[in-house]
Amino acid sequence: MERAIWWIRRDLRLSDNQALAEALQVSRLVIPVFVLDTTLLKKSEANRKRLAFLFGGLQELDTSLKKIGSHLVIRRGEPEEVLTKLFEDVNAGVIFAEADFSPYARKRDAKVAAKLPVHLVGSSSVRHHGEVVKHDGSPYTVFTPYMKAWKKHDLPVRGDLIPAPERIETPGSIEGEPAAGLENSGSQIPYMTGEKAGSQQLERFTMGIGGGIFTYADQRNRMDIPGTSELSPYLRFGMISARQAVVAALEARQMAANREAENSAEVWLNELIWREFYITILYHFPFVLKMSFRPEFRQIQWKNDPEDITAWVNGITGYPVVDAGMRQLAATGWMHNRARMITASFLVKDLLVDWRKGEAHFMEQLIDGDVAVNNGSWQWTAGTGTDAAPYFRIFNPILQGGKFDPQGNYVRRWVPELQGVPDEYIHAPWLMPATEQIKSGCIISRDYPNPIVDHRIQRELALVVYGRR
DNA sequence: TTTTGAGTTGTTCGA
DNA sequence: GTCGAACAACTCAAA
Repeated sequence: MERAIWWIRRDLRLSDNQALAEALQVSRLVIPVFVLDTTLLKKSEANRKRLAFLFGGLQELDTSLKKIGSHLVIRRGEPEEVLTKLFEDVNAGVIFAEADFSPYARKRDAKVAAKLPVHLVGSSSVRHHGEVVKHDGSPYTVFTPYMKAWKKHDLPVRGDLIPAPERIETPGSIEGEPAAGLENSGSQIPYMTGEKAGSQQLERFTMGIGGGIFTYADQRNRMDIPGTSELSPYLRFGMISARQAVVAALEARQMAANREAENSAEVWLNELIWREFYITILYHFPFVLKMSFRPEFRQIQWKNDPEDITAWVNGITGYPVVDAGMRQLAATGWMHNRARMITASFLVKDLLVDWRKGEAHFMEQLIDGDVAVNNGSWQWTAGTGTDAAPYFRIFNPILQGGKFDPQGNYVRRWVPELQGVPDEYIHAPWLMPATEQIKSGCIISRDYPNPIVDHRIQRELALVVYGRR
C-alpha cells in the first residue's frame, strides 16, 4: 500500500479534518507535513505575533501527533520543491490537503498539482464557492440573500463531524526541522494557541447556560467586556473547523432558553456566514485585493498624509476610542470588532487614507488576519464593497465610544494617560475645562494629544470626496 | 420582461 | 433625553 502525505496548511487540527481522514482511508502510513513556505514567511515577516501563534500551533500539533504514534514533519522552502523532494524521500504515492481557495493558495496548489498527485478535499468553510449560488448559477454579491440561500442547504449536525484519529502510523527518521526549534520571534501573544485552546474556547462560548453566545446580540458590541467569541485566530488557522463552529451555533440556537438567546445564537451564526461570504467573494472577484469592488469608487483621490497615518498606527490621534483600538492591536495582535470598524472608518473617512493602506496594516498586525475577511471588512467600512454603499456610513468616534464603551473602561485600559479623566469627558477629553484637566492629571496636548482632525469637518469632506455633496 | 421589495453594524435633526 | 424621519438613489435578487 502506498504512503500518503497529509499536507497541512490552514487546518492545524486532528478533529473534523477531512484531508487527514481521507489520507488514513487510503493508506496505513501517513506523513503529516507542514511546509514553511518561504514566500509566505517573507510576506508575514512583519507579523511576528501571527507567526508566533502559528509556530505555537505547530508545536502543539506535533505534541498531539506524538501521543498517537506520529509526529509532524516540518520543512522550509518553496512548497513545490519541498514536496517533490519529500515525496521521493518517504516514497509516497499520494498527497491529501484541505483545499484553500485564496488566490495565492490556488496558484501554489496548481503548481504542486502539476507535478504531484495532490487531492484537495473539503475547504476552510462549510459551503464552498460553487455551492451557494443564484438560480442562474452566478454568485451572490449581496450578503442577505446569500445568507438565506446558505441556510436553505442541509445544515451540518454533530454526527457529521469527523472524530480525531486514535492512531496515525508515521515512519520514523524522516528529515525535518524540529517543531520545538521554531523560533518564537520573541513575541509575546496573550492568546493560547492550538487545537485544544480553540475547542475549549468554542465550548466556553457556545455551551452551558452562561455561554457568551446567548447574549451575543447585545454584548458583542461592547468593547469594555468580553462579549465576542474570540475564536477568529483559531478559525484563521483551522485549529477549529468552520463546521465545528457552525454545529455549535446551531445546537446553541436549538437549546436557547428564550427568544433573545435564540436570536443571539442566530446572530453569531450569521457572523460565521459573513466569513464564508467574503471567502466566496474573493474567489469569484479576486480583483478586490487590488481595487474597490464597486467601480464608481476607484477614482477617489485619497489624501494619504504620512503624519496622519503614523498617528493612526501609533494610537495618538486624540480620539480616545480610536487610539484605544490601535493600541490594543499593537499590544496584542487582536482588536475588538467594534473597534476595528471605528478605527477603520476613522482612517478612511476622517483621514481620507486609502482603505488598502489600512487593510495592509491590519494584515501586518492581526493574528487572525485572513486575506478574504480582512479585505471584505475594509471594503465594507470604506463603502466600496459588495453592499449598497450608504454614503452616511461615517462613524462618529465620540458617539461610538459613548454607546459601546459607556464608562470608558476600554479606553482607560489601553490609553492609560486618560486614567483620571471623568466619564463625561472620556471620549472627548479636549472638552475638559482647564481646571478639570489639572484635576484629572491629564493636560490635553501635553499628556494626551489634541484631536488631529475635527470629525465634523472631516465628515463633510468625506462626503465631498465620495461624490455625495 | 417587468415589477417589487430590500439592503449588518450610522448620524443628524427637529419635534 | 427620546424618538422617528431623513439622508438619495441604485443595485440586487426573485417572483
